[in-house]
Amino acid sequence: MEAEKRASNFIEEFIEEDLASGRFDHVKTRFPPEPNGFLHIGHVKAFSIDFEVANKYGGVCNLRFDDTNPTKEKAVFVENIQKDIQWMGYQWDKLFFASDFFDQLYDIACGLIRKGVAYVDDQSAEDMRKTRGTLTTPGVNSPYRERSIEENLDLFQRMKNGEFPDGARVLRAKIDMASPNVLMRDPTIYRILRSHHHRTGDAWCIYPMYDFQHPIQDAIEGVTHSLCSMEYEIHRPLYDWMVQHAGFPMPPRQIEFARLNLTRTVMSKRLLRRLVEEGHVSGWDDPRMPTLAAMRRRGYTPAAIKDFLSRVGVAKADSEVDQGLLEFCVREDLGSAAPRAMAVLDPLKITLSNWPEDKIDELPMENHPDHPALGERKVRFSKTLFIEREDFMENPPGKFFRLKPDGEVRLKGAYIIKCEQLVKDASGQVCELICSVDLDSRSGSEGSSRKVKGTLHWLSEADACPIEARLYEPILKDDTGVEDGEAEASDEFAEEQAPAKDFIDDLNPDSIRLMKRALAEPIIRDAQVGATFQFLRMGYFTKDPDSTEEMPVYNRTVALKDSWAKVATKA
RNA sequence: UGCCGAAUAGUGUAACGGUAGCACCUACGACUCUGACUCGUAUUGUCUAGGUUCGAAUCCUAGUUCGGCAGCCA
Repeated sequence: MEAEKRASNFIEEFIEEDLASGRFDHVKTRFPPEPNGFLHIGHVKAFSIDFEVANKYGGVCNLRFDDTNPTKEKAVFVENIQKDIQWMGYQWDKLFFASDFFDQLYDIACGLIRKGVAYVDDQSAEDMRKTRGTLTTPGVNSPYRERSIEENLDLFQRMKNGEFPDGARVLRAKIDMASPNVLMRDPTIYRILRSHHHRTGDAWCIYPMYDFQHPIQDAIEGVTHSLCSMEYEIHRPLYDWMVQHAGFPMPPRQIEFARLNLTRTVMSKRLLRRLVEEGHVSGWDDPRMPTLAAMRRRGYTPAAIKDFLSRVGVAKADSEVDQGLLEFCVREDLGSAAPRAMAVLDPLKITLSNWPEDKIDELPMENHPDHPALGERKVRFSKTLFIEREDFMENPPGKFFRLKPDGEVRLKGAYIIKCEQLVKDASGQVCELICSVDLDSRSGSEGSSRKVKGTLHWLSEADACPIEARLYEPILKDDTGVEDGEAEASDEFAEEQAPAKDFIDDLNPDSIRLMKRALAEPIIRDAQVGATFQFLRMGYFTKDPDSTEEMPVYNRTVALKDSWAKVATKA
C-alpha cells in the first residue's frame, strides 16, 4: 500500500528519490563490520537500518567483514557477529570478506597507478604527517609524487613481494595536497604490514586502507546505498573519488546518519575492550555491557530492541537517548509474555502463630494475570514463610502499604496476615516476625473479600529453593558523561590525541549487586537457562548460564516500574 | 582560525510555506490480591537577531552553540 511504502526517515526519502529518478532501479545495502570486537546496541541500530531499508524496498543486504587490519581482528569476532545479527532476526544475502578480494583490490590499485592517480611514497610516517599540513594550512607535495608509472608499478609490486620492511613505503592516491578536506591530501591506500591475518594467514604483507577498500568493495558488490554513520560524511568526496577513478559506472551512494548514544554507558569498542581486558566486567557478555551478547544473556529480547530502535528513529543530529527508554521497551515486551512466579531476594522469616505446625496448604496461583491460558500452578503455604526484607518497616513513613507492627497485608494468592511481634537478633536487627493469620481470608474463598492495602509476594519454607539473583545498574555513575569521541581509535593513537580524563573513574561501583541468599519457587529453580520470569513485584529475571544444579543464577533483566521507591527516596 | 555536518518540550523524533504532533520521562487522579499493568488529566518546545511572505520550525542573511576531520585504524 501507499502508506506502507512511505519514507519514514530521510534515508528512505533519498532512496525513493533515487528510485524515482532512475539513478537506481533496485536497492542493495551492506553491513560492513570490522571483526575486532563484539557488536553493541549502536551497531544494531546500524545493521537494522541496513536490513530494514533493503527489505522495505524489496532489496537485499550483504554482510561484509572489512578485515583489512589483521592486527586487531579475530575469527571469534567473526563468528559472534554473525550470531548476533541472526539472533536479531535478520538474514544477509551474500557473506563477504574484504580479504577474499585482496587480489582484485591489488589489481585495482595497479589500475590507479597506471592512470597516474596513485604513487608509491618513500616518506616516513612522521614526514608524511609533517607534509600533510594542518586544518588551516595546506600540505606540500611529496618529493616522490611525480615518479613514473613504471617505477610506481615496480615499487608497488615489490612492496607486495615483501622486499621492504614494514612502514618503509606506502601507496597513496594522488589527489590534492592543498585540499581544505584533509582526507583528500593524498590519502594512503596501501601499507606494508607483516601481521598474521585470521583468514589469509601470511599470504600478504600489504593491506589496503579503509578509504580505498571500502568504496571499491561496495562498488564490486553492486551496493546501491552505502549507509554509515556521520563521522564518514567527510570521507564521502574520497569515497566518490575512489569509485569514479576505479571506473565503476554505477557508483553507490553513501548516506550518513547519527550513531546511537545511550546515557550512562559507553559505546565504543575501544572503551568496551578496556572494560573487558582490565577486568572491570566479566567479559564481552557481562550483563552490564551494551553488547548484544550481554543483552541476550541479561534477557533483553530482539523484539524489545527493535521497538526501542524504532522509537529512537533515524536522524543526522547528535543525540543521547535515555537508557530508560530501552528499559521501558524491554518491560513492555516481557510484561505480556513472561510467566509470573515468586522469589524473595532478601528473605525475612515469618512464623505464623496460629497456623498448625505441620499443616501445608496448596494454593492455586495464576501464571499470568492477563493470560488465563497460561494456566495455574500450586504453591505451598506453611507455618514458616519468607517475605522481602524491604517489605517490612518497624517505623515506616506515611503511605507505607506493606507490613509494619500491628499492620496487616495480604500475601499474594494466600491469606491476610497481621504482624504481632518482632524478634531481634543480638545487634538489634529484626530477624523474624511473629504474625497471625486470618484463616477466613484465603484468596478465592468466601471470606476473601476483605481488603487490605498491601499485597506482598512470599515463599513458604516448603517451597523455598535457594538461588542467586544478580541485580544491575548502569555501568556509569549518574551525572557523568564519558566523551566517546575517539570512538574506534586505537589505544596508542587515542592516548596521543585525547589523554583527557579516564572514564574508569566514572564507573558505577554499584553496577552489580549479588543476592546470594535469594529464595524462589521450584518452577524457577527447574527452568532452562535463558528462561524468563517476572518475579512478582521484583522485576523480570532470566536464568544465567552460570547456573548449576545446586545454585540457579538469575539476572534481573529489568526492574518493574516502582512508584513507591520514588516516594520513599524523596521522603 | 580551514573544511564538513547538526540545532524543535527534560529525552528522542515528526511536521516538506498553512492549527507545532507523537513516544518516553515527570506530576496528579482512577483502578488494582503485583505501589506492576491499564485508563484519565496536566506541565513543558521551534538556538539568536534581522529579512521575504497574507502566513516561516520550514525560505534568505548574519550570528551563536554543539559534533566530526590533520592513522601507514575502521
